[in-house]
Amino acid sequence: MTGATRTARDRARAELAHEIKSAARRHLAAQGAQQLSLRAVARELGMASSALYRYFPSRDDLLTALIVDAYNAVGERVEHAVEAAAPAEHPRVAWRGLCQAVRGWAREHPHEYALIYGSPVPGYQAPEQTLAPFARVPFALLRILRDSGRDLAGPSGASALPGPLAAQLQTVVDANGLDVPPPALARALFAWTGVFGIVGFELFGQLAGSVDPADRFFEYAVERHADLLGLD
Amino acid sequence: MTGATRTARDRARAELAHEIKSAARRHLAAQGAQQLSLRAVARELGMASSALYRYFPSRDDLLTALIVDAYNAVGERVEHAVEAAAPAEHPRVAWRGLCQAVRGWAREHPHEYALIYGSPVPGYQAPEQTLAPFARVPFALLRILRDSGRDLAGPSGASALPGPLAAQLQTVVDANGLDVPPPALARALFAWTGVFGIVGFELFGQLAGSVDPADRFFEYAVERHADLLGLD
DNA sequence: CCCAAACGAGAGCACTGATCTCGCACGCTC
DNA sequence: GAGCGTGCGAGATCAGTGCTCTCGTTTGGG
Repeated sequence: MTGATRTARDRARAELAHEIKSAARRHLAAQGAQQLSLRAVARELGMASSALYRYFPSRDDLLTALIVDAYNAVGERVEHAVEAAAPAEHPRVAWRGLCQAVRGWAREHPHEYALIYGSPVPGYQAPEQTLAPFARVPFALLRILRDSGRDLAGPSGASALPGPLAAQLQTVVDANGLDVPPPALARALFAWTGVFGIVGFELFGQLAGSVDPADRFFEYAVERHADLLGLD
Repeated sequence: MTGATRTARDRARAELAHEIKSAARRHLAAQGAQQLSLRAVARELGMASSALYRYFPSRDDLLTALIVDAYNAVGERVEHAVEAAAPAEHPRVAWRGLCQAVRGWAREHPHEYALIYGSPVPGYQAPEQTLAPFARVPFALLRILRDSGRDLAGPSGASALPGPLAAQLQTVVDANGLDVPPPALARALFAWTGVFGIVGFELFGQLAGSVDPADRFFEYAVERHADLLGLD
C-alpha cells in the first residue's frame, strides 16, 4: 500500500489492468461468464490477445479478479444499506435493507451474481483472496443481530439446538471470533441461506411458473425471517 | 407411444441417442457442463463428431435433454421418498424424506444439480419440455401439505398474507389447478426456496467457512421449516 | 426391385485459450 | 547522459471447440 506508485510504467500497468477488468465486466454483463472471451476483450481494447496474459495468467485468473470485485460490490452495497438504517435502534429495518440490497444488486447484475453465487461446480476451491470479500454479507447480518439488543440465546427449551450442531457452531464462533451465541448463528445461517435461495431461484428462472414477479413474495419471506430472527 | 418400435433403424436410432446421452452424462459428471465437448463424446463412442448432429441439433439441445433427465431423476427420487413415508399419516416424516432425497441426489450428482439449479443465466428460457419434470419436486411438497389434514388456511390474523401477495398466489393456484390455499402456498414456497438455498450453498462451497459438513445444520433447517409448515 | 430418405465420415470454417519468439522502448544503474 | 536489462506488445502457432457442408453408403418402404 505505498501511497504513490513508483514509476509511470507501474501506473500504466495498474491502469491497464483496471481497463481490462472493466471491459471484461462489460462483456460479462452482456453475455455471461460462459461467453467471456479473452480475445474479444483484447479486441475491444485494441491489443493483441497475447498481451492480456501479461496482466492475467489465465482466463480463470481474470474471472477470479471479477469474482473478488463482485463480492466487494454486493458487500459494500449491503453494508451501506445496513448502516443507513441505524441497525442498533431498528434492527428489523436494517435486515430489510440488507435483503433488498442483495436482491437489488442481484437483479441489476445478474451475470455477476451468477458468477459468484451460481455454480462454481465441485473441485473449485475459492482462492484465498475471495474469502474476506465473500464474508462481508454474512458478517453484516451477524452485526445486526449482535447490535439488536435482543437476548441472542433465544428461547431456550423447545427450540434448543441439538448438541452436535451447537458444538459445531461453537467451533465456527471460536474460529471466526464471532460475538453471537450458537443459537443466533443457526438462525442467521437459516435466514442467510433462505434469502439467497429465493434470490437465486428468482434470477435463474425457477420461479417463472409461480411467483414470477417475486417482489411480494420476497417481502413476505423477509418478514418471516425477521420474525424468526427475533428482530423488532 | 407405439408399443414396438417399427424398424431396426428406428431401434438403432433410439438406442444410439440413449448411448450418446449416457456418454455425455458421464463426461458431465466427470468435468461439468462447461467442459462437456461434443467431440469428446463422439470420440468415446467411436464416431465422427458430425454424426452426433443427426441426433442432437446442437450442443444446447443435448444439454437440454440432460436437463430433462436430471429433473426427472431428482423428481422420481423425491416422489419415492415421499410415498415411502406414508405422507397422509406422517407428513413431517414425508417432508424429511423429501428434503433428504433432494440433498442426497444433489450430493451424488453435483454437476447435474448445477446444471439444473445452477446458473442458466439470463436470457435463457426453459424449453417447454422441461416444465413438467421441473415441477415434480414442488408438486410433491404441495401434496404433502394437502394430505396432511391440517387447516391449511393457517393461523389467520397475525400472519395473514398481505393482499397483493394473496391475490398473486390465488392466480397461481387457479392457473395450476392447485388444491391448497394461498397461505399454504406461501409457506410451501418459503420452505422450497429455503431448502434449495441451503443445498445450493453447500454444493457450491458457500458454506465452506462455516457449517462445512452441513448435515447437522440441514437437519435443523428441515425441522424449522417443518414447524413453519405446521407438519405434525 | 429400386429409389429416396437416413446415415456416417471427412474436410473445412470461424472461433477459442494458451504458449513462444521476437523486436521495441522504457527506466534504472553507472 | 550513455547503455543495458527488463517489461511489454505483436504476431505466429498449436491444440481444441461447435457447427456446416458434401459425398458415398446403407437401408427400408412403395
